[in-house]
Amino acid sequence: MERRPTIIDVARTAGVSKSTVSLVLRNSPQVKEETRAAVREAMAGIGYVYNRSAANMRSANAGLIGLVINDLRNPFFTEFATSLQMALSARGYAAVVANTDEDPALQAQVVSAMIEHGVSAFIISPAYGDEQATFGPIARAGIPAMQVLRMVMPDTESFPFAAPDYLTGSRVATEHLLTTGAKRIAFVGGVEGRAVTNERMSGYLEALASAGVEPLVMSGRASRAFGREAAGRLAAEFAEADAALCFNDLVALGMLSGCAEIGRAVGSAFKIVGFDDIEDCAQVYPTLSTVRCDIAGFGESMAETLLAWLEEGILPPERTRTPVELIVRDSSRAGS
Amino acid sequence: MERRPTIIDVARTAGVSKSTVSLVLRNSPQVKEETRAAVREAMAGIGYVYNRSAANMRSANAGLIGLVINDLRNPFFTEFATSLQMALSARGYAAVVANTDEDPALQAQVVSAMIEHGVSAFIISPAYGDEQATFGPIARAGIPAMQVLRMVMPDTESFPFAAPDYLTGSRVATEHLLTTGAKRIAFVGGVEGRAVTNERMSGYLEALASAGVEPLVMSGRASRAFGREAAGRLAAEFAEADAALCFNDLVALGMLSGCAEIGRAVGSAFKIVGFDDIEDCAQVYPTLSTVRCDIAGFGESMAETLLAWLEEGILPPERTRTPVELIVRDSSRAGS
DNA sequence: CTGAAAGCGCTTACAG
DNA sequence: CTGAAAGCGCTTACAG
Repeated sequence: MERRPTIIDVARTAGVSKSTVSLVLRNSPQVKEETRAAVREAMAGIGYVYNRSAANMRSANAGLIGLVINDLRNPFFTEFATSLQMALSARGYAAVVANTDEDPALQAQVVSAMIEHGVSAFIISPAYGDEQATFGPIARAGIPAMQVLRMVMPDTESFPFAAPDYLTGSRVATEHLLTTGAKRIAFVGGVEGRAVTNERMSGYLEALASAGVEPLVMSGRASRAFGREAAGRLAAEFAEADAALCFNDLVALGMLSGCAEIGRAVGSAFKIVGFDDIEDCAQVYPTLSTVRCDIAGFGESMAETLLAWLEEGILPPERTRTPVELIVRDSSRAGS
Repeated sequence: MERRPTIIDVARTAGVSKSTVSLVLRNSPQVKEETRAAVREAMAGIGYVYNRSAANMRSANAGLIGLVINDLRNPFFTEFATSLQMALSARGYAAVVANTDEDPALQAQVVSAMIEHGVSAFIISPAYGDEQATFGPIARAGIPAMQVLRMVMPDTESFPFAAPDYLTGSRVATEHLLTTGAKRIAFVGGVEGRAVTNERMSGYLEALASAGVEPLVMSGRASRAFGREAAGRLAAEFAEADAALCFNDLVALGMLSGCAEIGRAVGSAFKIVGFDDIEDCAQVYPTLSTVRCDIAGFGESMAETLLAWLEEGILPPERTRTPVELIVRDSSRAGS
């Protein structure tokens, strides 16, 4: 618990001035190779560790990125946050992360705390509600911030938005279900009125409209529990439904369990397609067809985009849509 | 993008000295109520935000906690990390979090980065291997650190350890399976030789020894994929097995899928008990019996323990075991 | 109860 | 290529 060594200690042991040590720390090319080696040796010798907070007081970039997520326990968001964090880490940044549990007040609070901690930029998958309380302080502090996965601020000039192309995904999935011979396709799950729900539903509505088929929407929470319950309700109230496009994989996995429970065979008589392609999809029985958003790749690309903004001033496009891909598995196999 | 206001600006607008502003910031009781109000008003007026890095340079506590997790995509660890982070946040701390993907080298790297960032304490669910590279620098920096969920450093005086009481959990679960009439119980999943595996297996071995029954161990990765495959292998190679205690819920859920795939009914002819009680257990069909570790509560209690150490110097016990509870569901119902 | 001064560990011009 | 000085925004004794 000694006082930690500083650049002054390093300078003394290496026999140079502290400015020189600072230059070595920042890999300046203007230090002689020999001197550089001596300094590094001194650092190792006395166990010097760089103090970023101190450095941050003079220059700007603290190397801290704030990662604020509406529902971190949901595997979809976990995957996103984890790949983003790892990509940042590989680039020398650390991530301060917070789960907001869909609570706008909590979100505003953690964002303020992160501003105090001096984060250099934000990636926010926002909760719905009271957007000003969160984005106001960020704007005032002049900190770059991207909204991802959900757009809550229309001002995408200040807060660029990026998300997978949900609309196309749901259209392609619906067309696929029609191709397999499904006559009555339900859209199951997703809280009514939310932007994400609307988007993931709109491709479905488009595809059905083109085919001249009536939609059948069963809104609800994006959870396994809802999916499970929905399987029963759908069978009871809309017996004619022979397929379901689910808001996300959790709902779809829940429906799979629900169908098992009521003895409904999935794949032949009843087809299910999920959304996101979380890991479980390939592991359940029957395996689950889904729309892959490559959320890990999305997280990595967000890290790139943000750092390009931060380091090189390359402003992200106002609205980015990343491609998605339909993955056909046993839950909606054409022949079966 | 203006220069952000400092306490000097606040002092000027409030007509006091900057020391007074500092006292107000730290809620010192020695400032007159009137002055305090004036200062707060000035802060709000000019949009002052506290700069913790600067504060940290003089005093100690940065209010940053490092949270280092071996497998953040695993729902068990996600739940732990999320509840811990939220508890810290509620107490005014921010969490810098990193996933190490079971890579000791990556772990050493992120830990060093966090030390540079000045984290005040660590909670580490460590990867196996090269422990010195991670814990050496922490010890040298004199930063409080707890190892949780897995013990990799025997020196628990320096690095206190805490985890749920796995041994009791697996013993109780095994006794339960014996009670339901199971004659041949397999232990499925868990990488051979690891401390966690040994612990989760030891209660099983104890219970079987007491009952005079032979163990049947099928080691492997702690994943759904392994569980699914194991279901088939178990049926093929050890047809007499009529129950399985799984290393964790992922393996158990995988076995559930695997049993569905090979047409083996779970609950009656074949019983399954998982470990951890992740959310899915209550949602799948049949619902999964499991050993609940209350990992959310565990996360919260770790936050308390760590902050008590940090703020009040209360050293955690060297080794803590938190209670677990058997949750019986349909996958191992006695009567069925 | 409030003010003036020093210092935390760095970086940044500016000299040499 | 290297050194001496000032300053980042706070807190901490120390006076008053």
